[in-house]
Amino acid sequence: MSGIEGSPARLFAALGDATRLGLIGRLSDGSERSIVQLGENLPISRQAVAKHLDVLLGAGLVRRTRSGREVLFTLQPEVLVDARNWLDQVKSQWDGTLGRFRDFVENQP
Amino acid sequence: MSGIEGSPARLFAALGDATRLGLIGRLSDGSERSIVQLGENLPISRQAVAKHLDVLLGAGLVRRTRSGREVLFTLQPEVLVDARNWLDQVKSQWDGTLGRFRDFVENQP
DNA sequence: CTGATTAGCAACTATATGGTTGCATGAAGG
DNA sequence: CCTTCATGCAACCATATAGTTGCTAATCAG
Repeated sequence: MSGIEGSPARLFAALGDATRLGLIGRLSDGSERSIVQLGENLPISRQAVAKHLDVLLGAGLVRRTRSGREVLFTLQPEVLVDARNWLDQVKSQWDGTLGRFRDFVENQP
Repeated sequence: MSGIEGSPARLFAALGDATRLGLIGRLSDGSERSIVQLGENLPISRQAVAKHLDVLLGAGLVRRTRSGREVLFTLQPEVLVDARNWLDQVKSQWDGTLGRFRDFVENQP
C-alpha cells in the first residue's frame, strides 16, 4: 500500500544504523526539522547528518520539503508498516509450522 | 524478553541484506539446515553463506547446533519480536502525536 | 583404510559505508 | 550591499562488508 518503496533489504539496511535510528526517533513526534536541527546534539558533522537523511529518504522513511533556504524532513511511517509486515510474515510462518512439527532439537553443549 | 540480543541497530543491520533475508525465509518453516543446504540455490560460495550465517547468529536471529560433521541452523524468532516492538513504538508515537500514551504490548498468540 | 563430504581458518580483493574538509550557492536580515 | 546561515557539491580517507580462493581438520560411507 505504500507505493514507492524498494526492497525490504534496503529498508532494513536504512534502519541498521544507530545514528539513523536516533534521527527517526527525533522525527517520531511528527515534527518537521531541518538538517542542522537534526544534527544539533550529534557528535558528527552536518554533512554526515545529510548523508544519513539521504539514506532514510532513499528507503522512503522520510519526506523532504524545501522551505526557503532550509530543507525540512518529516517521518513517513507507512513504510515502517511494510517492515512490520515482513517480520510478521516470517514469525507467523514459523509459528505455524512449529505447531505441526515437534522434532525441535534443543541441544546445548 | 529475548535476552541475548544487542542493539536494535545491529538487528536491523543483520536484516538489511537480501541474501540474509533469503536465508531467514528458508528457515522460517522451522527447519534445521546445514550451511551447504542453505547455500544450495545461491550464486555465492559456501564461505560467503557461512559469513552471512555468522552475522545472523551475532544478531540472535539463528541458533547453531552441531550434529556430527555438519552444523545446523534454526531460526530463533524471538528477536524478530524485538524488532517489531521497536517499529511499533515509533509508529505509535507518530500516531499519537500529542502526548497520547499508548502501550506497546507484546502480543503473544 | 580410503575417499568423499562438511566445515573452519586465513589471506586477499573490491566495493560500500560513515566520516571528514573545503569551497560554492542561495536565501534571509540588517 | 554585505553578512550570515543552511545547504549542496566534490574530493578524500579509513574501515566495514561481501565476496573470493587455498588449505587443513573432522566425520561419514564404502
